[in-house]
Amino acid sequence: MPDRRASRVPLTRERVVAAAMALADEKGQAGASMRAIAARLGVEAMSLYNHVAGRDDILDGMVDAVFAEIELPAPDDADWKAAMRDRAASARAALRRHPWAVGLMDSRGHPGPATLRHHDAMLGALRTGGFSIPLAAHAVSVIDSYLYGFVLQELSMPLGAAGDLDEVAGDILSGLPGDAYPHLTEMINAHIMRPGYDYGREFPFGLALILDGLTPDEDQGAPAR
Amino acid sequence: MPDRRASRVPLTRERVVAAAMALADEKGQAGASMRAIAARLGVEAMSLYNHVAGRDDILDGMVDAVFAEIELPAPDDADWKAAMRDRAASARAALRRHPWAVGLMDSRGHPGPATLRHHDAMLGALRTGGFSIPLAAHAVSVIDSYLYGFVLQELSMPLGAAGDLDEVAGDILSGLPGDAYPHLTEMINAHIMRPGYDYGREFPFGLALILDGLTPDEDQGAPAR
DNA sequence: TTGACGTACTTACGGCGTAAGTCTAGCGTT
DNA sequence: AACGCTAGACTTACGCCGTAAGTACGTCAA
Repeated sequence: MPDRRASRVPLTRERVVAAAMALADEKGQAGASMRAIAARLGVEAMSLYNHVAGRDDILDGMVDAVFAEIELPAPDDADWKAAMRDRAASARAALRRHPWAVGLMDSRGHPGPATLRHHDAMLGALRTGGFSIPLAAHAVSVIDSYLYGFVLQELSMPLGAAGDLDEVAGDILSGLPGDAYPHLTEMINAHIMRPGYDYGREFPFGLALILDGLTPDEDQGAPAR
Repeated sequence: MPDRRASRVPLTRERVVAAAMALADEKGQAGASMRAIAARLGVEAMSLYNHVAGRDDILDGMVDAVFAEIELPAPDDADWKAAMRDRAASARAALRRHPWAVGLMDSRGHPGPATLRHHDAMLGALRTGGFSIPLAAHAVSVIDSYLYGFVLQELSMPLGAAGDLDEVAGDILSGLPGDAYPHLTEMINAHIMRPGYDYGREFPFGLALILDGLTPDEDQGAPAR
């Protein structure tokens, strides 16, 4: 008979973090309790502590693993805008794949190696594109703020487009005297409840607006070519 | 003698939510447990359930209360940019005053009346400023994404500027071969660790960039004046 | 006076993170 | 071969958590 769980493979911090991520993806962050993570690995809760400092350490690892999933901007891409666009799309996809990640990002002050590598690559791409140090700092701040904030809003929406929005719309339109919230009502009726509406399509608009507002302030790629 | 707690004032949903907010401000969101909230009101935990559906209901109320603290953009302000700037500053202040709010915004699908009023006022200010419905939708999306994302990043930073950043900088510069993260190192040394650096100052830059990228696409204030 | 209702109460359950201590299989040394 | 050490998984227990269920009591209407 095989042993009850393939405990041939050794428990490691990586395996613990991976199990926690899978669990969080399936049942939400709260579903990834120490006991549940351990059970998924065929082990008891306290055994995790031999490889991990505690729950917070696992959470840190999860956030870093999400950063590791994001495609880095190519450091020698002559077209910095395209690099920023691709990287933003990849980051948004990763954050949607792991919806708990955005909520974990505050409260977590210990960036892991993948996080650091990621930010280094961002700065590298911008510097190569001709951004001075202060302007690169500005650029990273705007771009990432927009990215995180957009995903945050996107995730706080219900699903697809209609469905639950109907419900909210109903709450808004009903019961109240005349219409409180006239502009909101107008927006919902004339725009959001339209058949093809999808909030996700707003993403490229805002990103393009931001990227078009940024202009390199140094010669293009000093050492490049 | 006075009764042990001024239980003269009746318990209400509002008082419960207010107590929860005060507690969360002081000890973090996790510190605002049902038992702790009740204790602060001189009452037992289960008594809260006579006024509130459960913990989630309290959380919903807290988020709505934060929106209520944000100054609404004046609906007849001829200068829509100024209105957006003022409102963004007020919102950022509120979100910093209640650092748990951003983290609560995802996962919370039931907007309260203050939240609805807030969004209605935003749309109203933009419509008056000459934005069409679709463009107003775009504008709200970019502006609020930037706002929430910025605060999220701001809060995930340690405190002031130096202090804990030193520690992270140490982690980056030490131990590793040569310099991994060369651009990050450069950024830290040449920019972030400079005496007067304060991440919060990045906020106006990004906001101005976004606002300057938005242009009304209709006649100014159709009914106004 | 009596009943109903609203409100606060006590008790209890299962689950949480983790401190503390125990058991055992495998290893390096003698 | 025998020993002792150690790493890693284990059991137990503590004080929290949110909340289901049931109880006690003060107020007000009939």
